Amino acid sequence: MTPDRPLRADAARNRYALLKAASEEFAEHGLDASVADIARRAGIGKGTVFRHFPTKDVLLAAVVLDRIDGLALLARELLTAADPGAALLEFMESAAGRQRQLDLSFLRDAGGVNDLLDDTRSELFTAITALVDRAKGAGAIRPDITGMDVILLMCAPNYVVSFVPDAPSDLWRRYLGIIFDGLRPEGARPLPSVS
Amino acid sequence: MTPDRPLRADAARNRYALLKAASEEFAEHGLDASVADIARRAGIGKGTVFRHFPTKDVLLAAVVLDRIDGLALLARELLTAADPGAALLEFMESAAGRQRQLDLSFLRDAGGVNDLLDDTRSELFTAITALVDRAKGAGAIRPDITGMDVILLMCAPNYVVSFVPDAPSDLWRRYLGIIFDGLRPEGARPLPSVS
DNA sequence: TCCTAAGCGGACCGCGCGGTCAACTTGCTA
DNA sequence: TAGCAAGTTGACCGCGCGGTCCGCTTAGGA
Repeated sequence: MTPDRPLRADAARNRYALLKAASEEFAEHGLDASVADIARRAGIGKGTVFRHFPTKDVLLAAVVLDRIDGLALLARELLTAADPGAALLEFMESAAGRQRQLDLSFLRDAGGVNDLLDDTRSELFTAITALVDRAKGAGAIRPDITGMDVILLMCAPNYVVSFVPDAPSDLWRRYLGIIFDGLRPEGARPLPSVS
Repeated sequence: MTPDRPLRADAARNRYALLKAASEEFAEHGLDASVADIARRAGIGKGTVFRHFPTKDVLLAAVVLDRIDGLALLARELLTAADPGAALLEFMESAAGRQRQLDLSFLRDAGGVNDLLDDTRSELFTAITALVDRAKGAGAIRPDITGMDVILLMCAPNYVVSFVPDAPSDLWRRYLGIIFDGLRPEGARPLPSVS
């Protein structure tokens, strides 16, 4: 699918700097980060950005792909951890922590652009579901929780913290703690059925 | 502070239609809703929008003020409810439900524009804190929860649901259920201290 | 009924955005 | 080391945004 000859040395260097700059700029300014700012941060011209990625959306998808891939790798590693409940918590902590560098809500807007991204997202989903099933089997979390619940809820702490001006950088841990306690079997109430 | 003579009848009508249209448009498109679209929806000219509100930010603040005021009113009413725990849950449910019409994350971006908004936000905070203290007193929620926690967490369900394409309209109830269970005393773990 | 000030509206402005292009530079290969 | 394809660049384009302005309309008191 990509039998292209290898990039020229300078082009590879620029591409790397571009992805790094885009990741930082998206983290700071969200989807509103401008291509011009990204190019300036990477120390390259704006035209070069569009040579590497045909549109801003594709650039975003490439950045998001990196993140999702990293999370999927982590989830697979944690599948062999001794304590399944602790493994799930560690995964959610790591995911939330990484989100501070790149809000995963991008994956909501970056759909359909890149087939590879869709595949990697599926892998992430599979791995998380396995992680959740192990935790359920160990009785660490309530049985009515799904992998999708975990994916969605692990995005919440950073979101709610974004409402607080000058929040301490680890405030998200407080909300992840509360949310994870909501996943535990103790004191769990039946969840409302949805249509 | 506003000893202005009353609005002319047509101006009052337009102002009402404008606020309604702005509320709907902001709900559908977030901060990206354009003033031109809002004006069109209200059936008035763009210039008229700026006659009523000097900037888009002030218009947004007016819309948000309405919402916050309604929530503060509800919170005060629920202070006299028989079951403090159920009252808090009902408040969070109502708040989350209303958010589907207007994402409260706007209050993050609408700060400093309007003194009245800041005052109303304080009133909301006071009322929620009282609601939380009552629930704590009744043993319905764990003692380490604050009013701020509730304000922040009640915004989470709608956010996480926004990741799901074609989500059922009441999916947010599932996540509010999980989160509220995290507030309960049973099975609560000590929360990480934040710096 | 008439006069006037309050209200209205849409053409218009400057800006910054995503994206294009043709002239220029440079890493690689023979 | 010569030549060329690959890569770079920044001026430029069209667009839609928030916001302005002035000629027109109209509510409503005298």
